[in-house]
Amino acid sequence: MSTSVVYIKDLKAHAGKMVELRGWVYNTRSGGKIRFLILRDGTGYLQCVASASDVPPADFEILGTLTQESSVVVTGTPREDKRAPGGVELTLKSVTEVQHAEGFPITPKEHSSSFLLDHRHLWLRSKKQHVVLTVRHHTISAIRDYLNNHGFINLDTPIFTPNACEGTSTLFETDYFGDKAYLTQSGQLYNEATAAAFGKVYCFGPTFRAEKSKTRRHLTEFWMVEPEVAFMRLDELMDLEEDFFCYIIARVLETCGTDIKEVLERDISKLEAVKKPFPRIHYKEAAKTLLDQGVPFEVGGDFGGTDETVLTQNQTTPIFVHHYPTQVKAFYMEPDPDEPEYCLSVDMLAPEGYGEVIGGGERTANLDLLEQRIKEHNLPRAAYEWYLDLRKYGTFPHSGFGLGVERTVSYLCGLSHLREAIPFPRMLNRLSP
RNA sequence: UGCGGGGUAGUUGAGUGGCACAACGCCGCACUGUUAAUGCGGAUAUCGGAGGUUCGAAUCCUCCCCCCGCAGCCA
Repeated sequence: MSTSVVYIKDLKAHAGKMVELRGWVYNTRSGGKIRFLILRDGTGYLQCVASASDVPPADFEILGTLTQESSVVVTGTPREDKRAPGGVELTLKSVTEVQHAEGFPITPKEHSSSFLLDHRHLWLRSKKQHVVLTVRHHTISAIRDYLNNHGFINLDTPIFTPNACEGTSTLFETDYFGDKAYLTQSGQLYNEATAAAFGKVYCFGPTFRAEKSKTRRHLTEFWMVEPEVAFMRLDELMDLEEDFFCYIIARVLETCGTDIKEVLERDISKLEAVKKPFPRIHYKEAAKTLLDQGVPFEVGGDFGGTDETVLTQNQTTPIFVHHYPTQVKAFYMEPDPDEPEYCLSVDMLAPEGYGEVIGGGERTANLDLLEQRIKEHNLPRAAYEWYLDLRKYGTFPHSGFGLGVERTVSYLCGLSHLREAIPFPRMLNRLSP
C-alpha cells in the first residue's frame, strides 16, 4: 500500500489511512513516554502524537530533540480527536528531520514590532500573519474577479514615469540612462488613455510615494487598483465603488471570516453589517458636522485622520464625502459646473477609524480648462502634451478611482498598522528585509 | 520634518549613584493526553555608541546613532 503525500487542510478526507506530511515544527511537548509535535505545513497546523510503544525508538528519540521551525517529514494515520486543536490529529508512525533549526528567533511569546519587522522573513510563518496575508490574497482575487466580470479590461500602466501625475506628492527619483525618471504614484493619467481606447479599464500594481509620513496609514510602496470608466459620471462612480467594496467584503468573509474572527479576534459583525448604499455627504455638510462637533477644522482644507474618524464614528458602513474644494484636489478633477469652487471628487472613508480607502472622481474633459489648471499648478506643459491629446481627439466625461489594497486589508483584518498587510513593508525607516 | 516616549541576557520588562535582576526562550533531569504543558536544576549581558563628572555610573552631564507613538501629507 502506497503512502499518499497530503496537506494538513485536506487531512480529514484521509482519516484512518497512512499519509505523509512535510512541514516545520511549530512547537513540541513532552510527557515522558508520550510526545506531541505541532506541525505546520503552510496550509494549517496539526498535532502529531507518538507513544513510545508505537514508534521506533530512534524516531521517538528525534521527537525529544526537535526544535521550533526544524523541517520534518512525518508519516502516520489521521483521526478525529476532540482533544486536538483543530479536531484532527495524527498518530505518528515515523518522523524524519530534514534540517535541525537552532535558535529560531520568534517564539510564541511577546515581541516588539520593530523586532518582528527586522525578522519579517520569519514572522510570515506565524499564525496571525498567515491569516492577514491570506486575506490580502483573497482581497486581490476578489478585486480582479469583480472587475473582470463587470467588463473591465486590465491594462497596467508604467512604473517608470517621466513626470508627476498629481504634481504635489513627493516622488522617488531614479536615473534612467542619464535622464530622470520617477516611480509612479498613480496610473491614473495613463488609465484615461486606455479608457478612451477600451471603455472600462483598470490597472493594478505597486505605487510609490516618497512622503516622509510615519503613521499607521502610510507605506512608501503600496498596491493600488485603479479602475477608470469612459462616460461615467460622479453618481455612477459611487454606485460602482460601493458595489465593488461590498463584493470584496463578502468574498473575504466567505473565504476567511472564521480566521479573521478566531485568529485575529476581530469583531466580524462590523464587516457583516456593511451594506450598500453608503451615505453620500457633500463636503460642505461634512465640514459643518466637524464644526458642530467642536473639531478645530479649517473649512476649505482637506480632512486629516482625526477628522475622518469623527465623520465615520457613528456609521456602520463606509461613507462617501464628495465635492471637495477644487483647490485641495488634483489638477485633473472636474469642477462642479454649478459651483466651480467645489469639484466632482469623492473619497470613501471606512469606519472604525480606518479612514480613506478610496479616492477618485470625475476628470476634466474640457481642454481649455485643463490647460489652465496645468498652468495654475505650475506643471511642465510639455510633459502633458499626450494627456491633452485625450481632450483634443474625442474628449469625453469619465471617472475613476483608486483603492488602496493595504488599507482595505488592514480594515478587513482590524489591524492597528498597515505594515502587516503587505509581505515586506517599505516605510520611511525601513527598506529591509 | 515637528512634538512626546524609549534603547539593560536570545526575547519582553524591572532597576535614578554602591554585588546587574525577573519572566519567557535555550540546555539537563523527571513525567503516558499535553494545549503558550508542568516540576526541579543550569548556562546566558561590552546596560545603543563616543566622551565627561565621580572614590564609584545602567543610573548624572554633552554629542551622536537607532526604535516606537502622535501630527502634517495621502491610498
